[in-house]
Amino acid sequence: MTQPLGEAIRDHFERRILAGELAPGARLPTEQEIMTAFGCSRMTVSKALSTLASAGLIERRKRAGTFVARPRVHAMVLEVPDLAAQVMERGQDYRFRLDRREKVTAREGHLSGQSALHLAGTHFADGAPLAIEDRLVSLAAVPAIADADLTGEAPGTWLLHHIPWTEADTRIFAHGASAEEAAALGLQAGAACLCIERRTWRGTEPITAVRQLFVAAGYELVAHFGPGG
Amino acid sequence: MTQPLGEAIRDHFERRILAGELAPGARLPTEQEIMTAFGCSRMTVSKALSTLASAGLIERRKRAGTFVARPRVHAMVLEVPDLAAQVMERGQDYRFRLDRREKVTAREGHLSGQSALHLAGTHFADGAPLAIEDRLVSLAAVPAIADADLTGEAPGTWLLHHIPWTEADTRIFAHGASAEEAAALGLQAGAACLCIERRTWRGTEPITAVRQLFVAAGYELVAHFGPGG
DNA sequence: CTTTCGATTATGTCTATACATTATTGCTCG
DNA sequence: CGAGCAATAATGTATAGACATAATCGAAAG
Repeated sequence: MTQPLGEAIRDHFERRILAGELAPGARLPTEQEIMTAFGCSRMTVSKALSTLASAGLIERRKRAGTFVARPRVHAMVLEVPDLAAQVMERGQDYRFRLDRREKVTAREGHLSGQSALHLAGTHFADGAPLAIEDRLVSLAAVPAIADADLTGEAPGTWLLHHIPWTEADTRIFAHGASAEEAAALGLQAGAACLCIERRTWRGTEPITAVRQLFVAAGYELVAHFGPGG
Repeated sequence: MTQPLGEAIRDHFERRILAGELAPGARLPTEQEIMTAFGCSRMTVSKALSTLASAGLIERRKRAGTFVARPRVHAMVLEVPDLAAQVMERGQDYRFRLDRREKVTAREGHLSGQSALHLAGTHFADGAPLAIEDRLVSLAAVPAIADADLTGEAPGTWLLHHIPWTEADTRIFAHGASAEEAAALGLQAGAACLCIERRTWRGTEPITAVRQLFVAAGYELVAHFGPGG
C-alpha cells in the first residue's frame, strides 16, 4: 500500500495550495530542492509538477521557477447527460415523440449549405411535456440516420450511440415561450423556459445543431468545480 | 523548429482518433511498437500516452494494452468569468450598486448556522439592469469582507481577488420573475430570467452562497467541449 | 467442465544522466 | 547612464535500464 512517490509529491503541494498555505503567486521550491527533500530523482519531481501544471494549479516558468497559479476565470464541469437517462434517474417515465422529419438544405449555422435532416420532437416526463427540440443532422456526416427509426428514441440518444462527437459548443439562456412553443409545452405564452443551443462536430466536420426548450419547473443544469472533478 | 518527439506522438494519435480512423474501443500499438516506430525510448512514449489518457482520449489497461476511450459525453467545460470583465469585454459600461448589507445568521444552505454577511445588489450594463444578486458570505471564512468597500465593486469580484474558492456547485435554471424581481430588473412580472445559484467552498469550509437573476435578453452562458479547450 | 493458480505481457513508476531551452541577472562597453 | 550581450539558473525533453503491478491467458488440478 505504498503510495507512488510522484503522487506523494503531487498531494503534498496540492494540499498546501488548497489549504491556502501556499498563496497564489507564491514560489515553490526548485525541482532540485524538492528532489532532495523527497529523496527522489528530478524526473519524478518534474513529472509530478507537470501534472499539477496541466491541472492549472501551478505555473512553471523557465529560469524563474514554479509558482502557485493565480486563479483567473474558473472553468467548471457541466454535466450533460443523456436526457432520457436523466429523467429515468429521477424515477420518472420518459418518452419521446417525433413531430417532424424532413430532408432540407441548411440555411444557417455551422451546417449552412449542407444537406441535412430536420427533426422536431417533444420530450415527455411522466406524460407531461418536458422539452421541445428542433434539430438539424448533417446527412453527409451521418448518412445512417436516414434509415434510423426515431419515432421512439430521441435523436440525441440515437446520435450518442452511433456517432459520438468530439467537439461541441453550448449556449444556455432563458427564453420567454412564444405562443406556439407555449402550446407545445402546455404553458402560457411568455412563460420562462430554459433554452439550450448546441452545435457539435466530429473533428472539423459538423454533425448536428439542436435547440432544446425546457419547461422551467422541470429542468435544471448542474455544474461542478473542484479537485475531485 | 523541430517539434518535441513526445508531442509528435501525441499529435499523431490525437489526429487519428479525432478523424475517426481509430474508432472508440480500438486498440493502439503497444508502447514497444510505438517506441520502435518513432525511434525513441519507452519513457517518451509512455509520457505521451499518459497525457492523452489524462485528457480522456485513450484508456490504458495493464496487460491488455491501450485503447481509444469511448467518448464521455457528459462533461463540458463551462467558463465562469467575472461578470464585470464579461460586460466590459462586450464594450459595455459596467456598474454595480449595493442595495443591502447586513450581518445575519444563515438559516439554510451550506452556510446554515454560521454568522454571515448578507449582501444584495444590482449589476448594470450600459445603465440598464442586467442582473440582481443575493449573497451570503461567511464571516468566519472571510473576516476581511466586514471592512471591504463593496459599494462599487461587486462582491463576486472582490471575493475572486481576495479568497479564491477551490470547490463550487452551480445550478442553472429558468425562472419567471416575481413582481418584486421584475421591478428591480425593469421587466414585467413573469418575464423569463436565467437564474444561477452557486455555492462555493475553500477546501471544506463554506465561503459564499449566491443567487443571481439575469435579464434573459442580456445574458447567456457558453460551454465548450473539445480537445481545443 | 469448472476452478485455481502460475506464467506472461503489457502498462506504471523510478533512477541517473545528458543536453536543450529560455528568461533573468548582471557585467561590460559605448 | 543605458544598451547590449554573455553567464547562469531554472525548467523542458529525452534516454536506457530496472523493477513493480496488474490483468489476462493457459495449463493443471479437482
